[in-house]
Amino acid sequence: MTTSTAQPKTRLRLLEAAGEVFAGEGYEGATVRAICRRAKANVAAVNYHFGDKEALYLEVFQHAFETIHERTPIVLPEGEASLREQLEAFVGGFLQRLLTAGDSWHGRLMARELAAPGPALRKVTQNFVRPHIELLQGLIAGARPDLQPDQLELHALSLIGQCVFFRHARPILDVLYGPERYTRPDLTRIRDHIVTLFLHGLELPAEEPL
Amino acid sequence: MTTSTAQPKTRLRLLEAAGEVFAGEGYEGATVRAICRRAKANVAAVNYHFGDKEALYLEVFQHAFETIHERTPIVLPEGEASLREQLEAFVGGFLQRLLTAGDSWHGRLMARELAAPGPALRKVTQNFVRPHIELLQGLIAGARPDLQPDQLELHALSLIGQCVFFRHARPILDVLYGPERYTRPDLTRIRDHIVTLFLHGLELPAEEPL
DNA sequence: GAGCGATTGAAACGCGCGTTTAACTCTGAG
DNA sequence: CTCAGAGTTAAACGCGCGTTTCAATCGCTC
Repeated sequence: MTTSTAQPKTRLRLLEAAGEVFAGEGYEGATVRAICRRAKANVAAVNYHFGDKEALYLEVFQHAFETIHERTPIVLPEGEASLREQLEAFVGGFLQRLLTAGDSWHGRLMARELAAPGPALRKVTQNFVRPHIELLQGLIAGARPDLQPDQLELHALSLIGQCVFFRHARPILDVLYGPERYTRPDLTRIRDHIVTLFLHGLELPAEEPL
Repeated sequence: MTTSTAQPKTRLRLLEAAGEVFAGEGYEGATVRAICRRAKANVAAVNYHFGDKEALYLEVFQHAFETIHERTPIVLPEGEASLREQLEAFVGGFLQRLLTAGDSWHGRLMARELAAPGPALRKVTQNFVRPHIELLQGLIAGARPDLQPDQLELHALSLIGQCVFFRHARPILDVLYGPERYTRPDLTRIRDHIVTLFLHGLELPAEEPL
């Protein structure tokens, strides 16, 4: 076969190094030389293994998705769970992805691509964003089948927006409150706040009276 | 005086051109040559008027703040207004800033700086973000003086987060729903949704029964 | 161990970058 | 008119970029 079966280490090292550097410096700011230095590979390695810088960039995203999906999968509780429990699982998992992603390069890279949409944005949206939104819309529709699609969407976007904020606005939160506030230890507090707010907003026809 | 009083046009043209190019290409991606071409100025103009590329970048932010603040000031209704009216004014004004900013380069530049924090981030936060948050916290505290500072903060951040989302996630919304959905025409719809959700979340001790 | 792709290595290529230089033009004061 | 100073210009500088080249080396089959 044309593509080699055995994966030499260099390719993987390049992907990891490139993720780090792209996330830190941006596509333009990152240099092939810096990537190769970090990967302990020759400058020519990028062009040999990936063709050119941009192809490497795209492959880095593919690699990032796979890593995130297998590291922090989002699983909803089995059948009998209440809406609150399901939402807590969803929001908790989502926040976990977002806040954890801040530590590794994956999240920072996504954030960059969102602010500066490039050829990778489509892949990010389809692979990372759409599944979350559809899962959530399904949850809401289950509890409020009467809602118009428009309102369903707005509710879903509101909740997603609140979650994403804590990752997107990280640098600002750093400046405003310091680097400790609103990090992983606060996850359940943030989660409960968002879920409660959301449930109030849904105006459910009186669920379990607690 | 050392600084000249009369402002020749070139400086201003450079600022506007630089804003456009920095917003479009990012700090690294933007080139002094492209900026000068757009400003119909010589390559040396940047170094003559601003010293170097980075100094220009910082001055562009200063220029952007002034423009935004004078173009779309946020004004709350006078004394007698209900909380809902005040929130509508705030959220409406904020959204207007965010969505309008999408058309000109100002908003895109801010978004970039948030995703890739550089030396300008501090200025952005102090000049653009903090005033909004403090104004909002004041509003909430007026209606719910019993809230802990922590919860006050969470409520404020939730609301800000929802607003910011519609600008931050613009590229994604484009991919998901097309470039028309959730733009300026939808402003009041989005505003009302956010405000209603928020008021429900506040659990006010029964306001005016509508 | 000979032969042969796959992979790596050091050096170089051309290019475009930010910046600098020095000559030129304009403008207003004396 | 003179001339000093602010502003502009074309040309060049050195540098680091992405990429290419080609020889050296590896890892394997026979």
